[in-house]
Amino acid sequence: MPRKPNHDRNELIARARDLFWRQGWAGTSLKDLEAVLKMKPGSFYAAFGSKEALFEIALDKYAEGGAERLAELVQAHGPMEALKRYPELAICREDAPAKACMLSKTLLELQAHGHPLAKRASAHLMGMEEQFAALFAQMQRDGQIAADHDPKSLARRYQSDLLGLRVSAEREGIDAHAIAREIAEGLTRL
Amino acid sequence: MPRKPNHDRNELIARARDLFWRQGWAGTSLKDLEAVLKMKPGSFYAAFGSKEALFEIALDKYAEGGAERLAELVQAHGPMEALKRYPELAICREDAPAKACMLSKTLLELQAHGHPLAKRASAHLMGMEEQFAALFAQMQRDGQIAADHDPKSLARRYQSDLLGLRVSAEREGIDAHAIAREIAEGLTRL
DNA sequence: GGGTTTCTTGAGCGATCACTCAAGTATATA
DNA sequence: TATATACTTGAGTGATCGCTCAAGAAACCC
Repeated sequence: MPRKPNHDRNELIARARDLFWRQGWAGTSLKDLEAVLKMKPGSFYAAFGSKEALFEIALDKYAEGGAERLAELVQAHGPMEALKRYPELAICREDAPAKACMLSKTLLELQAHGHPLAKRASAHLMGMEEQFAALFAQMQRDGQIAADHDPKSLARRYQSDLLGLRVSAEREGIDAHAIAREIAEGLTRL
Repeated sequence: MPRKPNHDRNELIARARDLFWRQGWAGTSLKDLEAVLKMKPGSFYAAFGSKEALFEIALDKYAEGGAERLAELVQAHGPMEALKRYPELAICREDAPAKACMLSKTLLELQAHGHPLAKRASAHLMGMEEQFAALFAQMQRDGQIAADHDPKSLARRYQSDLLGLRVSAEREGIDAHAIAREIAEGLTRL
């Protein structure tokens, strides 16, 4: 009896994610979304409920994608090499909507108003950090880095370096790849 | 013949800067500004011309303040100790509108739309970086750090670390002071 | 005090915001 | 083919956006 939707929901969410990632929360109007998703208001609200609901889904998809890419890197090259390559990977994609991290952009934009989306972004950042910490811990068990470090502290610093790199990459006239190389090189000194 | 303004312009700009710093460009409405500055729309536009014009003035004041604070630190403790103390100083003030840097927040929020204020924030960041580079160069001349570094590269990395630190400081549950200490400690290894 | 000049006031402007809903259209089953 | 069940459409909602401007109040000169 029912009628199929015209669009692939997954593809719609990916496009919304890229738009939100690039333009932020307030910088993205419903008109923008309607244009990119090729949906009229009625379809949009039937499919996603609200701008906020879609942003939340997009944010989750963003975080999930980042975690997956890191996991693949670990699978292919092991923890140390993965963490060394990850910074460059985060800023090299020319077709990416932005160099900066969507989680930090969301946090910075919405934190002051106590917006739920800021809390969600913060939680995702914490999730990433735990992923990093697990890798540092594993590297210690493998004897790749000195045992007298706190994995959580290493992860915290790595995350901070990564966020700084990706803000720097957003600037014009900055050789962010050089910074990425320095971060990677710093890991060898542990 | 004239009548004096009721308010101190400098104080008004400082209050506007703090509000913009905390809430960002789109997050700050004219209603918010009217409330904080205790001005009606007419007075506001007579005094500043537009929301954008005031943001620009506020941004300049922010950058100027940061440069002054660094200069004072250098005056009091010399370049090395100044750069060591600056990260902690940037995130320790409990009464500050935000931990994160207003320049990077502005850049991240407005860059995608090619907004003039993003370019201005970017220019200020570059100015800061040159200030850092000058200090690293001086430290080399003084023999405090090895001569085989490029001062501009050191400044670029220091700036990146600083931006990352200040994004991290915005997060809840993160000991940013620990990161600040690590950044300062890193300087001793040059 | 009268006259001039500047500052302050606040109702209200058009534009845009996120969002709604009744009507129309397409696809399924019976 | 008839009917039921989505999905799509787009004009239109009230609220809020940044901003204007005519009128009134206050401070200066003479």
